[in-house]
Amino acid sequence: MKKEESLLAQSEQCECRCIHQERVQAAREHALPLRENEQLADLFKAMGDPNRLRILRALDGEEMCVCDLAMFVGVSESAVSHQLRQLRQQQLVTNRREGPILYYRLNDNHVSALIHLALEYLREEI
Amino acid sequence: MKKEESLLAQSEQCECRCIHQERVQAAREHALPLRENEQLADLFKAMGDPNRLRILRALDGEEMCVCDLAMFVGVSESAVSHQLRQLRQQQLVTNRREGPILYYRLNDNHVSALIHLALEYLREEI
DNA sequence: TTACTATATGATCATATATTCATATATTCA
DNA sequence: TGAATATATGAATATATGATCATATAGTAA
Repeated sequence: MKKEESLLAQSEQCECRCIHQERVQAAREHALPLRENEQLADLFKAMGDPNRLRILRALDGEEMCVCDLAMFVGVSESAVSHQLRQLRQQQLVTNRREGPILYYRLNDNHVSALIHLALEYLREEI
Repeated sequence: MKKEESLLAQSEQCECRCIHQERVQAAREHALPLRENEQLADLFKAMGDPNRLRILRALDGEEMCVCDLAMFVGVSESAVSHQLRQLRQQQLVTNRREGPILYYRLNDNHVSALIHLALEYLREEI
């Protein structure tokens, strides 16, 4: 057995005062691969900023350019551009160029669906 | 007109090189109240951390105590407890006490639905 | 009461993040 | 080509966040 394998095996053992070993095991089996879990967290994180969320809502149904969004959100165009980059990286939005102007839109209506589902949850809870 | 009112009115005007005034207006009308937008962002933010997301997934289907979760996630019980507090504040999880042990569970299957929808989105995109 | 266990909380610190400013790139038009 | 506009990007900074450690609280058992 290689050194790395033995370390892994060791970390699988219960060395703490843990109570429900079988539940931990079940959770491990049900868990997402670390990489996918991270991607999912990144997706939620991208939606977890008030200004980015406002941008996403604004783009739900209509294309807007950076300048429009800056005015709507009330921050500089540079700030919007930085936020849009994150949203692009998470593939939440795409853009299309028309001359010098970039029109942004939601990439997919899953985004909209996610927001609506979360909103429904929020309104039910409070 | 009071000073504050005139300032507000002024901020409504377009003083920049903005292009689609009517779209900005439409976005404003479609926008969530600031407070609700913030709550929604907080909800997504709570789900936007890898360890919290792992906790939520682990609790999808089964109750677990803090100690179980600490072992599963691989961080200290204190760290899990801090994370659980955030999840409680967002009403994503609740707990029930059994003697000295607190059993946590998802508060509502909206949470699970949100995760599944996001996962579906992720898998489609990539 | 004291000792013990499970969990929560406050303080601290290192890292991540959002915004701004200055600058760079890309497109259009003269 | 050069000027003007729209957007992007890098650096800097202030704030937010997550983990850890130390300590506090709550429940149980003696």
